[in-house]
Parts: sequence; structure tokens; C-alpha cells
Amino acid sequence: MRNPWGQGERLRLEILEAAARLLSELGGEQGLTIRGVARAAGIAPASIYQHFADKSALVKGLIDYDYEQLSAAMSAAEEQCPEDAPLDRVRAQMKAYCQFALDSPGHYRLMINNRPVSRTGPLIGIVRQMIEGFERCERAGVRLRIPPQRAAVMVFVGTHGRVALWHASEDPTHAHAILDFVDELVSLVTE
Amino acid sequence: MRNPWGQGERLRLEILEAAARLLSELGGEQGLTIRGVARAAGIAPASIYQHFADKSALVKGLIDYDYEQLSAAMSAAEEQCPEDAPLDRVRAQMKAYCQFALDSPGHYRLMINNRPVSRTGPLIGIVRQMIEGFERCERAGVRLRIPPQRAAVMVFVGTHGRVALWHASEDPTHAHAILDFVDELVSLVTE
DNA sequence: CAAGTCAGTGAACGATCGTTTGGTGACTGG
DNA sequence: CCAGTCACCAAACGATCGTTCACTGACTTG
Repeated sequence: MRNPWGQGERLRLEILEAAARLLSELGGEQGLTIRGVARAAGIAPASIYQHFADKSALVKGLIDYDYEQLSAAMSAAEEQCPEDAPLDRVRAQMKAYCQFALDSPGHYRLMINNRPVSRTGPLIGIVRQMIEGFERCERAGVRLRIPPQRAAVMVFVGTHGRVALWHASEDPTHAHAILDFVDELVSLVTE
Repeated sequence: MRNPWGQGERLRLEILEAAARLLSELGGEQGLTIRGVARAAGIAPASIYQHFADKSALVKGLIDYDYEQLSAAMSAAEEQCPEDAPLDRVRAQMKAYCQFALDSPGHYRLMINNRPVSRTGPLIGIVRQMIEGFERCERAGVRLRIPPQRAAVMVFVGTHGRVALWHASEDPTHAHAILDFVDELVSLVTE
């Protein structure tokens, strides 16, 4: 008997990567089909079902895959900032969030719209990360106009709104405008 | 020859209203089909094509219909506020915007996602309305922390972000939380 | 009354989708 | 070598979709 975790798991990942590639090309979940993913992965549609129970399982796997990428990007951006500049760390985190949304609009929309924003979902984890960031700011002496929880929600929600409208735009302004918006949001919640 | 603008235009409206009803029930454009609209309107699917060239024309008509409703609701809310309280007028406008998005999530998402946010689109008109509101505030002596254009964009974008996340939530908090968020946004851009 | 116009319809076409099935070929342990 | 296991696939099924077409019946016009 062959080891089911050797080739098996590797192909599962290859399918997810093919799905991610396809979603990036499509720019939306319209057209993200079993047949399309199979074509992108170079296998037969029926083979998908060897690794995923059904389409919703594949989409769920893809979303988990994407959240890992986003979370890693945000952590990396944070750790690239000096420890003694907590506000810069918050800004860097949020800008990494934006960069992901700008680079992969299809993925971003899929994550937001196809995964209920529950109190235990991955999005809430990101917000909590932001809250901790603002709490560190306050402890470091940064004056906030509102409590750190509210500041984090405000910056996060505002950023999401800006990114969502950018996605809906037919004439996307340059990315730096979205990143500047993050700075503007942060400066609004600080004194 | 019968007058083509008698029964004809009336049935066009009935189809649009049936489509609006269906979209409200569905909660999303998934399932908003020619066949479904025809069933909701009590006619045959083929009859739709007597009034709309194709499905995209019907959707476009529905979106226009929705923007009229939203714009009217915002204007009505504004005019219900006293003339000498410009900040309250801005708040009332934005809350009417929220109320529409909360009452008709399917319509709201359709409007945002299926109509490119161009410099001449209906959404920009709403933003412009907000800008004028904040300019009136400034002339009336209200102190803003940022220029009125930026304040309007900030409040509008933040509100959209909050509403969009509410739509994605599986456990929708009560509507007043979203309306409070508008107040919080306004208080952030004022001194 | 006859001719013409037009909204409305039932039935079908072609495409696309998720999913299932039965079989094939490569590889395994004994 | 042989029986067993498993990944993989071609083909098909059933459903749903947008759209087209030939036809009908009611109405208007002359």
C-alpha cells in the first residue's frame, strides 16, 4: 500500500495552487469551476474529487490557503519594523493587508464574501492583531483619540471600505493612493 | 397601432419590481435569473425579451431603479433635518444610506459590484452630495480636522466598509451599531 | 369585416455546470 | 509473478442557464 500522505497531499496542494492561479487570472469567483481548476492543474475534472469532497470543500481549502498567505504577509511586514515604533508597525501591517487586496482582488473578494465573518473566523483574528498593535501604541505613549479597540476597528473597516471601492472601480487609481488612505486613517485616530 | 408607451412601459416597470422583489428574497445576485424574474412577474421567460434586450439590460435597469430609490431616500432624510444643522443633515443622509444597505443587502451589493465606480457613475454623485454637505458645515462654522472633500470621502468609505462587513457577517449585529458607526466616523473628522 | 400589428407563450437549442460511474494502468506487498 | 490497491480519466447524467423561434390570440386600423 502506498503512503497516502506522500503524493496525495502534494497533489492536493498543486490543485490549490492551480485554483489560486486561475482565480488570479479570472479576478473573481465567476468562472472558478471544477472544470477550470482541473484544466489549470492539468488533470481531469473527476480527479479533483480524489482530494476534495465537493466544490465547496475546494473553495474552503482555497480560502484557508489564502488566509495563511495574508496572515504571513502581515506578520512579515510587522516584524520588518523596529520594535520601538509601534505605530509604524500597525501601519505596516495594514499596508501589507492592502497590498494583498490590491495584488489579488479575486482572492480578497472570495475570502470576504464566502466566509462568514464570525467571532471565531480568520478575519476577526486580523482585527484582534490590529487591536493589540494599537494597545502597544497606547502603552508606548502614543495618544489615541478613541480607545484602541475602536481605533483598530476604525482603521480596519475604513481600509476594507477603500479597498472594496477600489475593486469596484473601472479606473483603478494607483496603489499608493490606497496606502496613503491608511496613513490618513491612522492619523485620524491619533492626536 | 396601439400606443407603445401605454401598457408597454407599465409592464417594464412590473418586471423591474418583480426583479427587485426576487433580489430581496434571494439576498444576492446568485439566483437572479431570467426564469426567476419571469416567475416572480407571472409571465413567461421569453416575454422578458419584449422589454429588455438581454439579461444585462435588465440588470442595468434594475440597478438604475435602485439608485433612484437610494438617492430619493437620502434626499428625503436630509430635508427632514433643520437647515441650520448641517452636520445633522450629513449624518441623516449617511444613515439613510446605511438603512438602505441594511434593508436591501442584495440590491446594495448588486449596485456596488455590477456598476463600475467611474467618475461619472451614480456612486460618485452620492459622494459629491456628501462633499457639499461637509462644505456647508465648514461655512456654518463647524471645525473639520481635514478638508471637506477628504472628510466626505472618509465618512463615505468608512460607512461602506462597515456595511460590507455587516453583509459578510453571519451573525449580524443590530442595525443601530452600524448607525452608531456613522456617528463615530463623523466625530472623527470633526474637532 | 379583412388585414396588419404586436405582446405573450410553449418548446426547444446550445452551452456550462457539479457530480457520478465504470474501467484502465501503474504500483504495492507477499 | 500475482492479487490488491489506488490515482486517474473519459464519458455520461441531470440540472440550470440565457436565448431563439414559430405560433397564437387580442387588438387597431382602414
